[in-house]
Amino acid sequence: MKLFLGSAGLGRRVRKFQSKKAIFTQGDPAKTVMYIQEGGVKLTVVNEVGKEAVVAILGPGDFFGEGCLTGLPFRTGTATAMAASTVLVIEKNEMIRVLHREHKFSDRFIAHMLGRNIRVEEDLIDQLFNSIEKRLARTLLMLARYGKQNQPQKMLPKISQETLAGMIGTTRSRVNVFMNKFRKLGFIKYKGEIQIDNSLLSVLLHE
Amino acid sequence: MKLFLGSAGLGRRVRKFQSKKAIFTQGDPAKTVMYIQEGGVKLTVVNEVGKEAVVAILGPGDFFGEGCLTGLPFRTGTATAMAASTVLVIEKNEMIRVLHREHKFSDRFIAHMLGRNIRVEEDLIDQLFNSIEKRLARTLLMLARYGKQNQPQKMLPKISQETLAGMIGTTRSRVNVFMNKFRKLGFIKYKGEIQIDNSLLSVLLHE
DNA sequence: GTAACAATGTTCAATATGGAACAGCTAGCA
DNA sequence: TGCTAGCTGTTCCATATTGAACATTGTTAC
Repeated sequence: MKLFLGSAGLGRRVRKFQSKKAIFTQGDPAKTVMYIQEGGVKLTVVNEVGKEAVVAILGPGDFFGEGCLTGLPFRTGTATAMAASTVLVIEKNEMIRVLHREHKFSDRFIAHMLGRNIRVEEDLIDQLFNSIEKRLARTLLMLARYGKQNQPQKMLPKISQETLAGMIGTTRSRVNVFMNKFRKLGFIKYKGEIQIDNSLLSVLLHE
Repeated sequence: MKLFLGSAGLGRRVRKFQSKKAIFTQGDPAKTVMYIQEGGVKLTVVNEVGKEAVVAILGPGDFFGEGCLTGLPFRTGTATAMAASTVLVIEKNEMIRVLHREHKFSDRFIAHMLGRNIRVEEDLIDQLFNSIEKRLARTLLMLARYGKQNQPQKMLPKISQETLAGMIGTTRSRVNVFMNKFRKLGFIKYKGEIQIDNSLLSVLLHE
């Protein structure tokens, strides 16, 4: 994909961000689509009283900021680098041109949109159905997929309880209680980094 | 759009559904994408214990069932006609072919996916931030947009309290309590059909 | 009209959640 | 070394929510 983007003339504007730096901020003018080459990005939204919700955690190969293609003039959320990250910046007009010209590119973009849609819908369904305890378990298991696969103990990218609270729509103290519960039951371990055991799945199955 | 779909050779398979009939059911094989020409469609998901969540309410010009394009073999939810509806049924392979061949069509589809994504994300953010009372108010206001515009009193498509409960992830009794509260405060009126007054917006602004 | 069914109105106790407060731990830094 | 900031552990209570039960009203088919 990186090669392909290069051949489509999109390889020119590459930007690098240190961990925790803002890539764009809620309310900024929205004129570009981003494509992650390396690293990780967190999309968040802040409400009137300053509470923060985490809408998505993205990795290499994901697009973000694509809302501008609909004519939305401003960013509806904030994008923050979660690790040192390399991001391809594509002007809105250029994006539209390339979507027309290059089948492989538009296929890739449509695939991304379809996948993202399914993912957000799953998050919504999770919210509609499940208790905070189950949502936390599911979120941890989803995040663990970004780590190494096929291992009984999966490592998590460094993520605070505050961020977890933002992802499932609750408070940090609530997250803390369940993290400790999971730990006591042997579903997870943590000292600095978090290890997820597959037995955490059992939380999703009962009741 | 109808004309365009016709000229792309997609006009052939049209199906009509009576109100309340299932268009497809969770677990069915997924081989087609649908396009609504007339009527309205409700997308729902049922969990292990039979509780139902409403993922989307769609109208003319919307696609659904597009999950099959990602290779998903089965329907992840149920689509039900909410009124007498006319639906264009497009085979997965044909869809992919036309997406390649026709710029106008793929533009339209990408626009649909972008819009739907924004919409579902808003729903998710709403869940993450707001109380049931606010979510109900927001949902009613969103639904009212499907009715006539620019009128202080907006009419809602017929929708039961049970469905509203599924949309915001709560119980019918809770929906009922707030519907009565809104009515007492003059924000809505209903006898059979529901009328939404713009004053309902005030619920979203306070606290 | 009326029987049968669906939708709405209302209540209540058990439980889950929010939100705030405060203490302890750890890493980075002057 | 001690200071500071940021994250984690823990407690508490007021409030929101669930889930079930039952009564009432509205709709539909015969």
